[in-house]
Amino acid sequence: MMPSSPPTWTDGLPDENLPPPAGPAAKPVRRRRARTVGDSESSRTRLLAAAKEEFSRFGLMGARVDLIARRADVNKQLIYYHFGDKDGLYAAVLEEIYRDIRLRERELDLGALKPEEAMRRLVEFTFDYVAANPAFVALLTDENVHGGVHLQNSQVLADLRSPFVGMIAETLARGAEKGVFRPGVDPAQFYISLAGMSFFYFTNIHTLSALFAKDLRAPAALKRRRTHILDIIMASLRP
Amino acid sequence: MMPSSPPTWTDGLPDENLPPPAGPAAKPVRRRRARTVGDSESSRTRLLAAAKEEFSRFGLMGARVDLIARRADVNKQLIYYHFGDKDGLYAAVLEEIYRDIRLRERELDLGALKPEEAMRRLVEFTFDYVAANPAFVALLTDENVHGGVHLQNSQVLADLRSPFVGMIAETLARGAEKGVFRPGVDPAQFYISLAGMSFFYFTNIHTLSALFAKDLRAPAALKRRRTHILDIIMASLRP
Amino acid sequence: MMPSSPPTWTDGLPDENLPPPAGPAAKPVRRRRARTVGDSESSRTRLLAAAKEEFSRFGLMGARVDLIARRADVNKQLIYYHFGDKDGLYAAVLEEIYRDIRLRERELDLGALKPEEAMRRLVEFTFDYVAANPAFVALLTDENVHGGVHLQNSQVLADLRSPFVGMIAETLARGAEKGVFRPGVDPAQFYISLAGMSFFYFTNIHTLSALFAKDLRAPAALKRRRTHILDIIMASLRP
Amino acid sequence: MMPSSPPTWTDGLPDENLPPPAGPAAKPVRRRRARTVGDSESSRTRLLAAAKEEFSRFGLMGARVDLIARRADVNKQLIYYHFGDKDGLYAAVLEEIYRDIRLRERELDLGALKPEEAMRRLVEFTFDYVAANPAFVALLTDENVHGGVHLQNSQVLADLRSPFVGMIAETLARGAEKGVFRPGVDPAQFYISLAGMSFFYFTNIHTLSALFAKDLRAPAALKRRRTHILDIIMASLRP
DNA sequence: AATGAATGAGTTTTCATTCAT
DNA sequence: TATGAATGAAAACTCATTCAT
Repeated sequence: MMPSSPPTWTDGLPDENLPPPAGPAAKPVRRRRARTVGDSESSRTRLLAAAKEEFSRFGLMGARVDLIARRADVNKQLIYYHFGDKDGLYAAVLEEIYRDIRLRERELDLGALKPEEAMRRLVEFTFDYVAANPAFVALLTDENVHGGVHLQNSQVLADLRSPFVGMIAETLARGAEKGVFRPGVDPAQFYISLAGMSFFYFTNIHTLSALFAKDLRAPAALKRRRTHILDIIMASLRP
Repeated sequence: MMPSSPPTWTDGLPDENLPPPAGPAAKPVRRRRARTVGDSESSRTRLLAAAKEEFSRFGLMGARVDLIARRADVNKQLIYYHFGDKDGLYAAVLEEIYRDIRLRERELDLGALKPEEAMRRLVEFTFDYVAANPAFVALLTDENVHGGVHLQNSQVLADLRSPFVGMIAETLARGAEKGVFRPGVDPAQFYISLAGMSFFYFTNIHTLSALFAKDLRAPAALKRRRTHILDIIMASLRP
Repeated sequence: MMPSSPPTWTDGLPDENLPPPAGPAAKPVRRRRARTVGDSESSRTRLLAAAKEEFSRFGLMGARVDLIARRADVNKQLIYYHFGDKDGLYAAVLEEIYRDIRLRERELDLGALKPEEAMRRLVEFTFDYVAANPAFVALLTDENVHGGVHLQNSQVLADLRSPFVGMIAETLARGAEKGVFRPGVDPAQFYISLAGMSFFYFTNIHTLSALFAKDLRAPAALKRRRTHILDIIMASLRP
Repeated sequence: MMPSSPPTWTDGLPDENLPPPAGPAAKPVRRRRARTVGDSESSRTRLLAAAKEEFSRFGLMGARVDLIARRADVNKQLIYYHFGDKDGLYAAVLEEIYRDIRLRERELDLGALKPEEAMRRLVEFTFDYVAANPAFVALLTDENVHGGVHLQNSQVLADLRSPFVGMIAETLARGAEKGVFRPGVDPAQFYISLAGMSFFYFTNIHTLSALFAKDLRAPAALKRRRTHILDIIMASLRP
C-alpha cells in the first residue's frame, strides 16, 4: 500500500527518491538484482504502487510509463507484460483504489450506533478518507475526465454498488423513524452532497487557497473544514 | 461528417465535425472548409474558443495543439504567435472563463431581495452556471491538478477575490440578523460547500452515473439535483 | 470468438481461435485451453504446424514468435529450446514443406501413362498441390524475398534437385518422340512456366481479384483457372 | 541468426549511399540544408523513392521507417506529416508504382500492328517491365501477402481496371478473326498466365536458381527466359 | 521438456515547437 | 497576421530472446 505521503497537489517537485535514469549515462554498477528472483508478485505489486503514485500526480495522460517503471524499479516492458498497456495499468490502479475504499467502508460498523452517531461517523469517514488519500481523489477525478471508461470495462464495477449508499439510506431512515432526522432526504443525493463537500475542497484546493488567501492544506484549516461539514450536514437533517 | 476523402489515418478523431487535418491531405485539392459567413471574429477569438473546448475535455496534458488549431480552423503556428505556447493559451483560456463568471456574479442583484430569496438565488446561480458551463468546471479542476500555477502567474488574480463570497457573507448576516437563518455559519466554508455540491456532481458524473446506474446528465436528474441542493442548503440554514 | 474474458488488450488478434495470451491473463484462473484429446503430438510438432501457418500468413518478418507459441499452445521458450531461434524455426518449416512436396512428387506414377496423359497429370498435380497448400506457395515466395538463405544452409538442399523436372523432361521427350508434342521444348523453362501459371494466381490473388473485380478464390474461379492452364499448356505442346 | 542481409534479387549489399545514422554519435557537421528550402514537393518525392526502395527490399514489415527517412535525407517525422503513418507511405508507394505501369501500358501502340506482332509486343513488354522493375514485382507480391488492403482503399483502384487486359482481349480477337490465333482463349486467364510466367521467374529466382544450379539472373538466362515465354505463348495460340 | 517472468534493443508514433516565407 | 513544411525530443509500444527454476 502506498504509504502516507503521496499528495496530489502537494506539488510537482521533479521527484524524491527515484532511481537514476536508465539512459546510457548511468551504465556502471549493476545495482538492482538485490531483489530475490522469482519476485513475480512483488513486481506487479510494486508496479501498481508506482503507477498509483504517478497517475495520481500527473493523470493518465501526464504520467510517464518510463517513470512508473523506474519508480517500481522494474523493467519498463514488464508493464506491458503484466497489464497490456498504459491504460491497462491505469485500470488496474483504479480497481485497486476501489477495492481499498470498499474494504474500509465495510469496516464501518454503524448498526450498533444511534442514528446521529452513525451519521456523524459516515461524515467523518468520508472526509477523513478523502483527506488521507489524495491519490484516491486525484485518480477518481482524472478517470472522470476520461469519461469513466476504465472502470466501465472493469469487473470491479460489479462490486461497485458500494454498501455506502445503503448505509446512508438506512441511517437516514432510522433517524427519520426515530424523529431525530427530518424525513424525505434522498440518500443518493445526500451521498453526492456529502462526498462533494469533501472532494471539492481537495480537488480545488489551489484555487480555493488563492481565493481565500490562505493555505487550506494547513492542519487547522483541515480541522475547520471537517467541523463545518459535520455542522452543515447535521443542521440540514434536523427535523 | 468527415468530408469527402476515403477513410485514412485522419480518422478516429475524438470529436464531431472538425475541419480536415492541417497536414497535407493525402493529395487532393486544398479545400479548406469555408469559414461560415458572418465570422468576422478574429482567429484569436476562435482559437480561444477551440482551446476552451479541447482543454476542458482533455485537460492541459491531454489536449493537442494540433486539434485546437484545427477546431479553430487556423494555422497551428498562430497559437504561438498569439499566445507564446500551449501553456500561454491555457492561461488565456482560464482568464477568460474567470472573466465570464465574475461578470455574471456581478449581475446578481441581491440587495433588494429578502435573505431567503437572495440565498435561493445564490444557490440556483451556482448550480445553473456550473450546469451550463461544463468547460468552466473541467478547466478549474484541471488547473488545480496542475497546482493552480497558471492562475497564479496571471494578472487576473487581481480580480480573483470574487464578490461572490462577499455576497454570501452579507446574505448570511442579513438572514441571521433577521432571525431567518441560524447564526455562526462561516461564509467561506459555506461557499465551498455550496460550490462543492454542484461541482462534484459534474466533475464526477461518470463514476456517479455508474454508481447509481443512472444517467445523471438527463434533464430530470439535473432538476432533481438542483432541488436537492436548494433543499439541503436551506434546511441547514434554519435557525 | 475470443473466449470468455471481457475485451482487454489481448484483443485484435489477426486470427480465429487462438488460445489466450501467454502473458498473465489479467488476473483470473490460469485456465489453459485443454489440449484437445488424442493430441499425443509432441509440442515440437505442434510448433512446426503453428509456425507454418503463421509464417505463411505473415512471412518471416511479419510472423510473431509469441503468436506461434500461442497457436501451438506451448511456452514460447520451447521454440528456442527446439529450434534455436526464429530463423531456425523458419528453416525447419521450409524443410518440412519441401519434404512433403518431394514425397508427393514421388507418388506420381507417370511411367505407364501416355505422354499426353502424363503431361496432363503433371499439370494437374502442380495446380492442385498449389491450390491445396497455400502455405507452400506463401512460404516459398517469402523465402525468396529473403534471398533463399534458409534453404541454402539447409541440408535438405541435397534432396532439392527434385525429380519433378526430370519427369517433365522425360514426358516431353516421350511425347516428342511419339510425335504428339512439338520438339525442342526446354524442360526447365517449361517447368518454370507451368509452376508460374499456378503460383502467380495464388500469390497475387488479392490484386488479381481486385483487377478483375471477382473473387478468384471461389471454387468456380479455381476450376476455370485449372482448365485454362491445362488448355494453354497442351495447346502450346501441339506439334 | 539472420544471415548477411536479405536482398531480393537486387543483391545484398549492406547499402550504397545512405547518409550516416542520426544517432548521437554523428553529431558534428550540420551537413544537409544544402537543399534549398521550400523543397516541399521534393521531400515528398524523395521520400517516395526511398520508400519504394526499402519496401521493395524488405517488405512492409521488414522496412524501417528510420532508414527510409535517412535514405530520403529528410526528417523522419516528415513521413508522418505527409503520409500519416507507415502504411500510408506504403500505400502511396503502391499507387505510384501502379501509376507508372499504367502509363507505360498506354504507350503501347498496338492498333497498327498485325495480331502476331501485337501479341509479341505484349509479351515482351510484360517480361521486360518485370525484369526492369524488380521493385514493382516485390511490392506487388508483398502487398498480396498483406491481403491487398492498401490498394483496396486507394482511389487509384478506380484507374486500376488497366487497359492491358483490354489490349489482350482485342489482340486475341483480331487474331482469331484473322485466323492466325485459335479462338476461345479467355483474355483474363491469358493475362494471368502471361504475367505469371514472368513474375514467377523473378519472385522465385533464388529457389529456382538453386533448383537448376545456375544463376538465373545472368543476362543469358534472362534472354533465354524471354525467348521461352514468347515461344510458348505463340505456340499456344496457334490455330 | 517445460514454464512464467523478465529484459534490452529497437520501432513506430506523438507532439510541441520552430523555420522560412 | 498567416501559412505549409520541417524538426528534435520524447513517448508508448514491440519483439526476439534469455533467466531461473
